[in-house]
Amino acid sequence: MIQSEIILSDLKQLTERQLECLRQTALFQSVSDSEAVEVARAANTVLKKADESFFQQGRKANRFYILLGGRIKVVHSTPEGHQVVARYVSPGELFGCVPLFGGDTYPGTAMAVTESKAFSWDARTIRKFMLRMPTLALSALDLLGSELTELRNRFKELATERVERRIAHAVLRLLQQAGEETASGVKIDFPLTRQDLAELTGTTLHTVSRVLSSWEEQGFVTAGRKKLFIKQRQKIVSIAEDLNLQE
Amino acid sequence: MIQSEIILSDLKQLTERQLECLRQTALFQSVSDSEAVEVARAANTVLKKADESFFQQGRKANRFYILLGGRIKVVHSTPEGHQVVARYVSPGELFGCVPLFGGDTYPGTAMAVTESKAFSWDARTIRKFMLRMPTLALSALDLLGSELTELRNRFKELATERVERRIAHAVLRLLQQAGEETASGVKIDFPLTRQDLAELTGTTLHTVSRVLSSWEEQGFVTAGRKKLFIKQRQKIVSIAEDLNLQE
DNA sequence: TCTCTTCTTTGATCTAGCGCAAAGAAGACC
DNA sequence: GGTCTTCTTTGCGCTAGATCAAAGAAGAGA
Repeated sequence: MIQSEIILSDLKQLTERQLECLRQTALFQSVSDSEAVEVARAANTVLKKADESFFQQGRKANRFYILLGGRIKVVHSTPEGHQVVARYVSPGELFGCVPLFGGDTYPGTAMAVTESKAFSWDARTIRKFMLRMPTLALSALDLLGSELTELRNRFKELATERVERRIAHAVLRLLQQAGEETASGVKIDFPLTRQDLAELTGTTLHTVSRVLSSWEEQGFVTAGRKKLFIKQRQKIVSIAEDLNLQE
Repeated sequence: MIQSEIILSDLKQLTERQLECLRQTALFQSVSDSEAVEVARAANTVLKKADESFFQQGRKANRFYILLGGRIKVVHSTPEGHQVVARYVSPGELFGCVPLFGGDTYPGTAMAVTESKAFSWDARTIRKFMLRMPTLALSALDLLGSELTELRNRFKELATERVERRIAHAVLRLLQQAGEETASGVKIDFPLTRQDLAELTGTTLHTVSRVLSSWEEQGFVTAGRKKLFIKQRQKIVSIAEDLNLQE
């Protein structure tokens, strides 16, 4: 009874769970409880099933998002039809940030890889909040900063390393953000095709397939359809660091 | 007389010119005059001759910079000795931002390409200012955002385009940020070697040299030692956009 | 259970552009 | 003016990895 009354009293009523979720994200680490509630109330909840998109490349950009659950990827496609995966987004991270800083259209498409939940705000609204709660702006700066740092690393890799090494780096990064312990090794906890890995590392699915086959042959990994189990992480590390002096 | 009195009264006395310079940068667009003066007073002025560096890769990162005059490049080098140019920085832009968001060491070296002048602040100090002047934080967010947008584009290019096209894109970008009209075409107004262009586009100086020679042969550009004059910008654009259907 | 779609593997060929080498050219410095 | 260093050009061979082609495998859906 009480439950339903509360819900009726405010369509944008937050559930305890949602608020708790939000409070755990880096963005909301240093705002007060009451402020967090206020900002959260201004948000829209968005749910997407796998393969649905939150926004699409080229469309008017006015909202920005924070992922609360699930996993999404941001894909940029070129006029020639090539796809590049800009990044995989994990819960607590921001995405669709362009409208925050002047961009008028989204440069990429945000697609749910697994069923996902996000909060979204109108960019102007969130900027107003940031003016009132400067720690919010500083947290956003931090998050954007890590994104920049990671992209710089990937750029450096793409410019100077060979494919096998780049794939190794990509796998290690995915492991860090989505590694899940299982009986048969650490698993990447969302479906990931060879094509995805290729678009992440600037190569082709054929080459990725060959590399994974070779790793599997050497016993470093077990690769399945859209699945990847890493059995000997250390071996992947040596490939990434190019320490494999033998052979 | 009065002039010298003022200078003596405060070692960190700002010159009118310096303040004016700073006020024109994007970072200081939306703070009040008095606030700008206050922030500016907390800054150190740094002057570097060509080939000197503001900070070096791997060193403790505690200061962040805004370029007031000249031109610098940020270079990342890999353990194998490869160099990658992260970006060229023009007056008004920020550099050495990592300490702003948690990084403890600089991921690259900031080297003056021509004689350069910058202001620098202790990262903690500037964060304190940002807390008091939220518009400062929002401006920083904007600047970081454009950096991210540009890097994303370069990543996409590196992942999907061939060298000649990437070089064309790089040249157009340099033209935009450092183009200078001359009698013999638009010039890039700072010394730029083939090696620099290679490190900017993820290729080798040999390939860059071949491409520039071919462009010169076709009359699109005039290339000299560390110099580049673009005579037919439109041709470079068609290469970048891959509109050169002929041949 | 069968069909259809999507994903993966593997072989064969081809080429962009790298690596190596060496010879100019343009300044810088004495 | 001469020497030395740095930057650039050009040729040649080679290979990592793209491209093309086609045959499996694993699920999904009926």
